[in-house]
Amino acid sequence: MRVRLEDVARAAGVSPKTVSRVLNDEANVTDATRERVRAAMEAMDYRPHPSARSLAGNRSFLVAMLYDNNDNPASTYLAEIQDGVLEACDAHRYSMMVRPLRMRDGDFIRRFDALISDHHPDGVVLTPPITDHAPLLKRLRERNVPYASVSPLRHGKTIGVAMDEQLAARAIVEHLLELGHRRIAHVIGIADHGASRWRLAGYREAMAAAGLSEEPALVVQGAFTFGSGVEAARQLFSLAKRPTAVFAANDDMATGVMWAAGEYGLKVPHDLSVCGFDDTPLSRQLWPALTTVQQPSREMGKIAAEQLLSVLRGNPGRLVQVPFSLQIRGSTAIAP
Amino acid sequence: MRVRLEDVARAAGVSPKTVSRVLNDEANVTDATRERVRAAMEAMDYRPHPSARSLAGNRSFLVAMLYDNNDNPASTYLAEIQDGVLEACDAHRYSMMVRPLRMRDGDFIRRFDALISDHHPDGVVLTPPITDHAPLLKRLRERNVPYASVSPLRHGKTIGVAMDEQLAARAIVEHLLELGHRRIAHVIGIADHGASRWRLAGYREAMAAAGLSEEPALVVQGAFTFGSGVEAARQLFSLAKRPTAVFAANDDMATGVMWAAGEYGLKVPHDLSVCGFDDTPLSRQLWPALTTVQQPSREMGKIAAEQLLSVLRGNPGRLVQVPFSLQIRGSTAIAP
DNA sequence: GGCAGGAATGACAGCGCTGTCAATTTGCAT
DNA sequence: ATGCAAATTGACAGCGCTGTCATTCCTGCC
Repeated sequence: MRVRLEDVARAAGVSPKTVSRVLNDEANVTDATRERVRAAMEAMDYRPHPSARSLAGNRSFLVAMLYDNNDNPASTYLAEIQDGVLEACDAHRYSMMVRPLRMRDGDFIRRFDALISDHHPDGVVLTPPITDHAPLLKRLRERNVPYASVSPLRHGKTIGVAMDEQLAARAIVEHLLELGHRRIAHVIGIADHGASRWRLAGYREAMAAAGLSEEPALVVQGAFTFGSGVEAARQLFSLAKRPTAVFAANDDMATGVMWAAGEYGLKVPHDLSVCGFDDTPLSRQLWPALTTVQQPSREMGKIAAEQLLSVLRGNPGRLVQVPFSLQIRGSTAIAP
Repeated sequence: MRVRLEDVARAAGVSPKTVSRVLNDEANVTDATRERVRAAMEAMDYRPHPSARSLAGNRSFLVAMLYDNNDNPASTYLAEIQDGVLEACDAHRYSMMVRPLRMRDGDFIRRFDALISDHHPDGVVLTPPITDHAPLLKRLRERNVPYASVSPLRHGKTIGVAMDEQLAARAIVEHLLELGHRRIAHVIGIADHGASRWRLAGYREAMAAAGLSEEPALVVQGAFTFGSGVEAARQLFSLAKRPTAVFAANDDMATGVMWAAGEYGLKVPHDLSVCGFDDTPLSRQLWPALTTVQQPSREMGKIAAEQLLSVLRGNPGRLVQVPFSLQIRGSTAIAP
């Protein structure tokens, strides 16, 4: 049958409570005892019963990852974060559950409450754009549920992980400037996502620093999707004075821009330089491959989860800044 | 504090065991009692403690969804299945966990064993290509873990959900034939995926039925990714006698084909008809929009989970066939 | 009206672990 | 050696439910 903690205790010649202490890395166990118990656990391939642990110890060893399945066209991004969160949870022997919550729905908070009451997660990982939903954050604090955020809009004392997206956006626009481009367009993402704001801010910063005043016609709204990139590009290519380069706020839109360039007979990068943001797998498969900013989504999910787990263990958590890296590839070249 | 089953029992004037019976939809409770208990539960907003239930009842109310994160570039597909599985689990008050397992790894089975020992899921949902991993299926039976499959290769007495992909592939190729195409190419998916085989078989069936003998040069290997579609298309477009239509085994590759067509100055659909398979969101955003086969992934995930849950409740489960539908859009037209 | 037999309900132990607190051992200064 | 505080270990109850089996309550039928 199943090996229980009691069996391990008998094998190691100690009380069940001592085995429990070893299992939970508690203090006040001599190294010798700890080692003996560890050996017994190993030998018997002991697996603690999560339900028993959770029932007796009043914690669930469960982390819930919340995401919005309404406003998230870039599902690759979420899948990667999910992978990272899962990796961290596994490493710490926590289990993870995913919860899609439609932020725009009226019963958003109610559904969140139900999640907590039904599953008792020890903590929660928030993904954009849920990271910035004020009523939810309030409720999390009220119910005293620890949480960590991936790319939260407001940094403050939030725990989690972030990248300096504004700096990254500025850097990629500077790359275009160095290539001699002056008429550089920007395709914005979904308006209220933090990512859209920062990337736009970075674009503006770089342009201003180069002494170029903003041309409103060169800044067009998109929605993070391939289709919205195509639309935005058509708008740009219909201008009397076309841009020579386009910085799209993510790779999907950049791909759309490249697509539309084909429609207009513009060769990339000869007639038009295009760059994106995210370094999705797609960006490397395109021809020419897309110049973009690498955002380590998987790593970011992992880090957010690790910060959360650190808090759950009673240690402090912090907002970790991850570095970005420019991926200069074939889609950008010297201005025509 | 927390409302317990005992509290509900007191409020309803019955024993805890009776409340438990109502909670679990067991027999031998009068309608009047059942109603009284239900009302009390409702009034007190009672939420059973999952760990207590699982510890005492020896079941976990947990379903694990297994997927391969090695060989699955089409993450949108998985994300949709995941959503569907989650929906079904929620409806039946089960929780769900996702488990990436690299099928090609040596310790695949060991990791699966660890999953079972650590989390005790009541059942498992298998997604392609894990559905056809013989050693895993064997182990599932040995350990007596019920499972349901999404699009399993071998139908037999498997429980789950499937679509007649071969028929769908045949139908879409017939659509091309009706448009007057004769030189129709096919881009195959990853070799050992069931999906690749069926779609190829459907292609062959349609061509043979039209009295066309297979031209080996027109059938090229891909890998379900955009990039592999581009590669395959370049191969096809370099032929002395180019195809006038390409049926790619999924939308990502079809998009790659359309991309490559641009490189070769071929206008879609005027010079070349292209069609895919899956009806990913991308297919609608392209210009021209992609003719494809709609595969209701989300629905399929939901159905697979429902069949599994049915088995867990002691009812029979079966392999549900879902209908496909052709999405005829702008990327296919009369042969040049 | 009395009784068998099944339906409805309840009493109670226990699932496998951890919290609390008591008992024991250890280390160290005297 | 001796005493004392701190470190280590253990005894025991109980987390919130469900399985088992005993008990009570109904039926229909002679």
